Amino acid sequence: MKIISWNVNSVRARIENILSYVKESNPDILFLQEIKTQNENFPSDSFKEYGYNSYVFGQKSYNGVAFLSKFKIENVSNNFIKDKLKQSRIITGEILLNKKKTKLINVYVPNGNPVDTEKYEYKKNWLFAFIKKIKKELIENTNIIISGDFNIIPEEIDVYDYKRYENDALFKLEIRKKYRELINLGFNDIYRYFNKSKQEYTYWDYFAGSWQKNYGLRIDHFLVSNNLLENVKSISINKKPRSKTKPSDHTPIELEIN
DNA sequence: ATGGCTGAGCTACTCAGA
Repeated sequence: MKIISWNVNSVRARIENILSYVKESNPDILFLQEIKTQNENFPSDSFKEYGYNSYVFGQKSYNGVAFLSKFKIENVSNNFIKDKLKQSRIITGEILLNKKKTKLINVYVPNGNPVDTEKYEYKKNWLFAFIKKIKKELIENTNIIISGDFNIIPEEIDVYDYKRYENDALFKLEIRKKYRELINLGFNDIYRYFNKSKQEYTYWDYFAGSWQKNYGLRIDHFLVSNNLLENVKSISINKKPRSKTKPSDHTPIELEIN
């Protein structure tokens, strides 16, 4: 089973890039973030032509998450946590993975900048509520895959110049501690599990030639619960979509799991 | 280097992103 996560920065502005990538990479399930559109304007018909069902939690202009899947995803839900600002940031569902009922959690974590504003408080509160809910979830089901745009740089190795990010909402220690707290509940950052010292990124700014200079961040992650760790075959960051014309500022991360 | 791009909504400009 191939599961891919990608922050596409608008599904409609990016539709041609997404379709050609889907055709090339052939995922079983694709987690999308920042679709930036309401459900009724999501291009479900285009994806249907390529053999995918769409499960959408949209919002006008901002945020929005969705699953594309070759097969049916069960118990799809848009209310994993109570979002105080009612932003569309989490969609969940269930599939059978190696005969185990497995929960899929697709997230778009708030950015949190600037740090001296209510946006940063929102990010902290959001993470607090999310972790609390994951704890609860683990009591019922220990097979969980969380993936998406976490807007968290886990460690110094995960950014081109960590000193520039020390006071940034993506790298502040109290945010990284939240990420560690989540992992310590019983998850693995799969990219780092397979690549102990490799320096790769999933995001590059649009401006100032960040892509050309490889000034990037690793902020898109796959967290797989301990129970499923032995099922994981591979993980890779596919940089090709970021090099195309009219790219998203994020690039996909691809998981192979039995 | 707190914004030098980019997108949405809208049709002039603001808000948001990370």
